Amino acid sequence: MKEGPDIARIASLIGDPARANILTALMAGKALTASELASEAGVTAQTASTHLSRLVSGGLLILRRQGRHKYFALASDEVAKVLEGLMGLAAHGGHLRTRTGPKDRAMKKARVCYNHLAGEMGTRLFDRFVGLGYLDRSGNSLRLSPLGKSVMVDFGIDVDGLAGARAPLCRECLDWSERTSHLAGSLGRSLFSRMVDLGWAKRDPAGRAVIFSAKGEQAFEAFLSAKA
Amino acid sequence: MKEGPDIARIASLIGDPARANILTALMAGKALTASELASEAGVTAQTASTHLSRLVSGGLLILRRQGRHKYFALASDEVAKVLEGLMGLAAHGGHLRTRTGPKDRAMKKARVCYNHLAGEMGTRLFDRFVGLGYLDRSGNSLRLSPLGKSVMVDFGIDVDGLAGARAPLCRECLDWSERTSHLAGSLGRSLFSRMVDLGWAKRDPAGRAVIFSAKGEQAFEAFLSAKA
DNA sequence: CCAATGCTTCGATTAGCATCGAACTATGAA
DNA sequence: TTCATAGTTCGATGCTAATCGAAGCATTGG
Repeated sequence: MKEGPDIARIASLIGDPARANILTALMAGKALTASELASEAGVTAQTASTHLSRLVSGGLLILRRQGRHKYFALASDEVAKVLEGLMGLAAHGGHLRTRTGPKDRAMKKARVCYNHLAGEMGTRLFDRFVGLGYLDRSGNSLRLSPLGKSVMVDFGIDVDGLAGARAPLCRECLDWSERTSHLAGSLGRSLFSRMVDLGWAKRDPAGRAVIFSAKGEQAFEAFLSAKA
Repeated sequence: MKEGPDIARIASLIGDPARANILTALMAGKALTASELASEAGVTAQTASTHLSRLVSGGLLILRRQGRHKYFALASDEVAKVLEGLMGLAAHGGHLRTRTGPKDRAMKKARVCYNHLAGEMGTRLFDRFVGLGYLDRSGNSLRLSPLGKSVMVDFGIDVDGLAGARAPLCRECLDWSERTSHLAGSLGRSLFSRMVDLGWAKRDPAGRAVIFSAKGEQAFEAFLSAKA
């Protein structure tokens, strides 16, 4: 009778309303921070913290540390499948959450991640920088090449000043909506703030979305289509 | 955080150990009575009664009255699938239980599930019995073929005596560690107890592991390698 | 260095619920 | 009818875990 895997342990993990809300919020596939999940779940940060650590140690979530943030995501497709199955069982009178409003589309295209550029445009910039040889991604480290440095200087960034600071110059930041990396670090921040200074884009004051002007987007594209 | 399907309600239903045991017992596909389920779950009849009524009103179980008995079964295949998914998550993610000590390896290889053989050897026996035509798995039912019956009789099992009893002769039981079925039912029990009588194996008095002797394992292999 | 932000740990409180003994109802058999 | 078996309801008990306030770390920015 006490045979088999401990499904009660897993099920009771999912069975708490706050944790169920957290898991449901993560069904969208994006990773969210602890604070975001706390507000999704409708509990305080302390409570969410204990829930999240339980979910991680229970194998339902995985954790990515990124600076002073912690990003949580579902651990695997199997987890998502089980949750989907549970939703099916539970859908007697309930309806599925609806997502992907117009705001989400803007967020997906371009948004700030702390103070650097993320979303489609952020990841394209990163990929292109690597392809053009501006960034050198050998081994685990990410470094700015001499070519990349001269391009950045031409763009109006004080690379030497940044390099003197303690903070790392270049860092990869996993972009969860695109499932690939974008550029973080002090260079990433400077790059974005330079774009804002140039009038290419501005931040949505209400959220994390970044709105490029038409001219700004053209300039951005031209910047990326420089020949190697 | 708003309203979605109430997966927490369903999950917390499964999340109680006693109810999880009940559901697991019903995974075999057979309907069981309230008393049987009480003993499967390891709780008293009163406790089981409240659990069962919750499971029914939660939509996980269906109820069939038959005389003064109440037979319970899983409400649908979807329920079974969710349970199976949970078993998968629990088996892979439950790092506390999945430490592979020497004892766990023994458990994985051979153990008792109630009173029949489970684990690698149990599932191999089941598969081989089906392959040799001893068991007929057409449709949902599992039956002992005439050939299988004569082999069982030769092995020293009173098949007719078992068939007269109330308990089902053959039953499939999903083996969580192997993800396939092994043989349960009164035949499964008799088969295992006969192996013990023959000195092939004995139960670990401290746990559920089954320890085969060297000769016993040889005999077991010879038994399975009979030609069809 | 200091301030701000994101997250965690601690302690105390609270609420829910699983559990069982005992008494009760219902069905079937002699 | 009377007895036996199957299952339920009730009340009391005790344990677990969710929750939040407050304080403590850790990282980042200036």
